[in-house]
Amino acid sequence: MGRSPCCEKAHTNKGAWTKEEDDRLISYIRAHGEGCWRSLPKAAGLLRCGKSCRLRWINYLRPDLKRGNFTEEEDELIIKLHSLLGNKWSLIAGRLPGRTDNEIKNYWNTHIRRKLLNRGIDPATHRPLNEVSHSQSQSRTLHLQNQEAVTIAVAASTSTPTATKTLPTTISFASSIKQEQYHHHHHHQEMNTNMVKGLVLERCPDLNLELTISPPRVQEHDEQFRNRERNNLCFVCSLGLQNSKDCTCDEIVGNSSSGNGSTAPAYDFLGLKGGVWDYKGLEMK
DNA sequence: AATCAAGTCAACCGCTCAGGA
DNA sequence: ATCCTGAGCGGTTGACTTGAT
Repeated sequence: MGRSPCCEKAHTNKGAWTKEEDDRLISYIRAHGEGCWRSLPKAAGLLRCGKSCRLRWINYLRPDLKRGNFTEEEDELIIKLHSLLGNKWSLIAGRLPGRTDNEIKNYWNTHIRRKLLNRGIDPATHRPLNEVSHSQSQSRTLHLQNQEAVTIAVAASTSTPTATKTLPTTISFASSIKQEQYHHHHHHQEMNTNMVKGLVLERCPDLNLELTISPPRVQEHDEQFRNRERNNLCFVCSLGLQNSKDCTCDEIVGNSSSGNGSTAPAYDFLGLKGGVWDYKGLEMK
């Protein structure tokens, strides 16, 4: 018993969309909004599968899409997010307003991969190529390590209710990544950071656990950056994109409370204020 | 001008997951 | 608890474009 097809394939168009089809889809969604993709084609008078309509809208027709070349800042942001998240294109796209997962995936495969290779960096591992070939056994990469952490955290967050009940209120970075994937409206499965760390250490002894709760290494030679480091960092700066026009450090500094007595910088890595990712902000618009 | 290879990207396919019956 | 359905994701394909020969 196979699964039923998503549409009647014999009576659907495939391949490139025509201008008329685009117009029909746009006008239908303008009038009725995005809704049930399965029934949309019929309602809109399109001989297309619902999946095809959804893809066309999301990847090409949506009015908020940013067309045109990727900027250098976007490139670097994609690289850093990829090093952390791996091929989680939709999550990466969630941090690049106006860009789609498909667009970023294509851009990665056609441009950034080559760019990294030219820099002598393995695009899959984000480590120097010679290092990767030198010790395969140690080539568990930063992002793989973090993905391990994510996976392990999920195992914890989806564990039995009994186990979940025992968990304190801290939600780890890793778990919050995965929870974002598991829809933000879900009940937050509270989990024990130490439990996750223990599991991570057990499976990935060389994993830098700080990465689960802190931003990438800062550029220590950059005095200006170090000055900022003492304060809270906005998301853009936390990714190493200092001096970006999108920097909002001043707002953060203005909003931050200075009464906690801690000398440690309070990063806002990936919107991870206080160690908890604002996963709502990651959602595809 | 013709041919071919490489690059690009829109679209498709198959799979997983959440939610409802 | 199980099954079914719809939505979404990531990998892959293939049509089209561009540049080199």
